[in-house]
Amino acid sequence: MVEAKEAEQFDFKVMQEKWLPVWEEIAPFTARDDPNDTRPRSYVLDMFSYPSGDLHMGHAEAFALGDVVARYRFQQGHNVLHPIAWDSFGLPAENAAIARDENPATWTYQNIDTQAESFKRYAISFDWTRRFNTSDPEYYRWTQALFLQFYERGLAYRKASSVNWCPSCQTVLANEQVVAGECERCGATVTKRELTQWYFKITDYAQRLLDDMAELQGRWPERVLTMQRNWIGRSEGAFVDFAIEGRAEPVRVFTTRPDTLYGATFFVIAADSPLARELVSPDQLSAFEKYLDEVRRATDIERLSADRPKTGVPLGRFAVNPLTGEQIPIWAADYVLADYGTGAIMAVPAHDQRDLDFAKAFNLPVRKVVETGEDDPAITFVATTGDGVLVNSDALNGLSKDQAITKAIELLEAAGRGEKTINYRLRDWLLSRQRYWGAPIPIIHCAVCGEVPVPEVDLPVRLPELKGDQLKPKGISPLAGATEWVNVKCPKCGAAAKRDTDTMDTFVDSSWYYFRYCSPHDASQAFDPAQVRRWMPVAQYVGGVEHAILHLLYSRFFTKVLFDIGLLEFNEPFTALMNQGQVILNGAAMSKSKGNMVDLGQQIDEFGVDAVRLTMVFAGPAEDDIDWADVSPAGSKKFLARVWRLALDVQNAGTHAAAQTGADGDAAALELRKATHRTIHDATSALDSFRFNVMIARLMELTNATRKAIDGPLGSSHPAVREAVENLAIMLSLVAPYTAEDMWARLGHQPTVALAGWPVADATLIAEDSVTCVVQIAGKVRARLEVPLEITQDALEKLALADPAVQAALGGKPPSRAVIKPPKLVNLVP
RNA sequence: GCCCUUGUAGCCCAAUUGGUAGAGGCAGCGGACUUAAAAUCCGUCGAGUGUGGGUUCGAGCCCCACCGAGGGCACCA
Repeated sequence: MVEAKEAEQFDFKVMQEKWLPVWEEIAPFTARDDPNDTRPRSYVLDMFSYPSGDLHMGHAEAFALGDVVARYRFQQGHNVLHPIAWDSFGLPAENAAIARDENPATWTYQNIDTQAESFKRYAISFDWTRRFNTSDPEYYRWTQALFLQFYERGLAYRKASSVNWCPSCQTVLANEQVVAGECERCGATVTKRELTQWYFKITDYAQRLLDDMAELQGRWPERVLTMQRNWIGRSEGAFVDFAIEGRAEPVRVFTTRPDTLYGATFFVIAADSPLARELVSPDQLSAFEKYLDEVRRATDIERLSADRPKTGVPLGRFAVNPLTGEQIPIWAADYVLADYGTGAIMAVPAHDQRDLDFAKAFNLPVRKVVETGEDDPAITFVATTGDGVLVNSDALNGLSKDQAITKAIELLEAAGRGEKTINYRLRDWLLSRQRYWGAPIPIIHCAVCGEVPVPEVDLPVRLPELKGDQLKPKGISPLAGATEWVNVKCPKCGAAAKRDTDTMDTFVDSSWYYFRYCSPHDASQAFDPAQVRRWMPVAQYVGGVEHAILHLLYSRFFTKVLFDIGLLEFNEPFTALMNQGQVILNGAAMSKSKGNMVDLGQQIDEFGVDAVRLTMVFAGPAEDDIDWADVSPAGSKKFLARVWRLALDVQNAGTHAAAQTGADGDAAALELRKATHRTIHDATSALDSFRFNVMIARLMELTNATRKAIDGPLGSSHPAVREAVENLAIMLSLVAPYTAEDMWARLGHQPTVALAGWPVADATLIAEDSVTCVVQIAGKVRARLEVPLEITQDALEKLALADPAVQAALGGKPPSRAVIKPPKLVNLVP
């Protein structure tokens, strides 16, 4: 007998150290741009990383899941583009730089190096040749070039408006970055300021953003589509022009209920709109000013609270109903929003609760024009909004709501006093920021020429080297203090001029990074359209749902603009989207302030990369949150050790007892082979439907079956055992690459198992020749029969009725009804 | 307040889409190994699917109501 070597132990640290350099050497995940490469192309994209520090548990989950998708496609023989880059502009770097008296680049690029090393150790199948950072001048040069393309097409413009201001970040914010009245980033209460700012004209694309969701249906999570739909907020209605006494131009309102025009008893203008100031009569001026002051002081949070009493002030002017000639008083109020519709409304208190609340507060008349059969709103103070018959409405009387809407629009259009229209809740994207660490807006302001784009040859407009206190937020951009940088000659006329001192929202950077991956080193253009055509659109995008109406909406907008420019042949950048959940602890989001952080590095040190990845994937459906208290990385590690020992046994087969032969061994071998191929089949279909946790469960099953076979009749040298273990290694490689690679080597193969090729199940080994048929009496299982797959209905019924247990249950009487579903089920009703 | 999703062993989760409720894991229990413990290995217990109705030969799955959880929207005219 051969002396058994001391048994090798599963040691993830040894494996990590052994295989990482090997993979670095062979770089198996480099995408090939070669147009003659005939493999199918797959672009698998993870939302790129913000370099806030080292990777954390959230990264570990998102990238583990994305990596399963990418590695699966590698195994399927695709030419996979699976890149990574860094979204490296942004506020945290700037704040760190102020605290550390540095330039933000120092902190940023240190963190990027740290994250890159961690990604490598975490064994994500990235193409490392394509990395870049949005804060590199080689990148933001093209961010600026794209901005100028938008500018030239009238899609980037400046306007003065009341904007969201974050007093903590000391900068303006886009609407998308204000969540329930608070800054999306820091949580401070957002206030309003009147400022001139840069915007992207995303509203021009509202309808297309809505329409093109049809092709995302079923491939994007439904809730993301719903959120975008709500955000865009399309509503159909009409513009109605109200003449104003003493003003040449009428004032236009938007309404979804032109049918209720006869019920308009007053008129309301947003208090903070310029129109209110214009229309206020001299004797109401001081009351108006006082009110406007109050409104300005109110935060959005106060404004948004639903049960807040209505406030307002009369302007001492009157508007004229275009259909009736009736004069109605004009009020200023803050329940009408300056930047939705036209900032003015006709108030129909009988059929709109907000108007009714206002009418009640100021004792204004309520006139019912739709008889819905409900109680009179003038008495109940409950507005009626349903369908009914029009009353008190002259030409509309007797019509239904829909008929009246159509008719009212006809009347208005005939009179030249209005028209049918569609209004959107979506506002233009405010893109300028009063901060340093972003892409400078490549515009020069000249007293003579006005806004002048920086000529393409002068791009990039590089950030001047500022640091520490120079970056302190002052309400204007720190760039304004960089005098040498700011003062330039006008590119057009040569006169003294100044650079625009704002930088772009970092969401501009991330709106096109996925194009850059297709030709990351192109020095002559933002991206090479030919390469983009080959790789895009993205086959699978993976990232968090928190970007549902930020990054994802902006990226869709960018793609449509670039399509219109003629650079693309598709309208939607991301064919399919998967939202992973969050990693939480004890039911709550991890946060430093709560002190419930789980440290990724510590988890990896304790359990190994593979066990952490496996835990992430096995915890449940990909889109569900993972409560780290509910899962067991130790259990994952135990499983990995179990699988790994299978390969160890096969490797050491020579020192073990030879496989048994004979009938027992043959039957056991066939059983194991069936289990192997059943697993291949089931794991494949689980993967195809993104049920990664189920795939793992199947691998565990096969692991258990293989262990039994080795310890039982087959031993470790039987070909059926080798087949099982080899397939386990390949399938496991999607989730536990180190363990799988080590197994693969022990089975006598060269690296890398990641490209071994996805196995195909042998159909003949999956097909069962018999199946257990359940016989129910009145729905209760009374017998089980082993029957051939192809059994006929008649034969099955006879067989079932002949069963003694069935006969006993039926008491000898024939069933009144028999439901026969061959081959699996018989249900007899006595 | 409105809309969407969801509820299966103590816990995390499966269930071929209307046909035997259980695949996998965690925890528990028993055993093996150990001087002992940990680790490891083997074995094992475990719910009738949130509640109440309905459709059906048959419901975890479909319909209605209610309860709980999560999410979105919330003065958008």
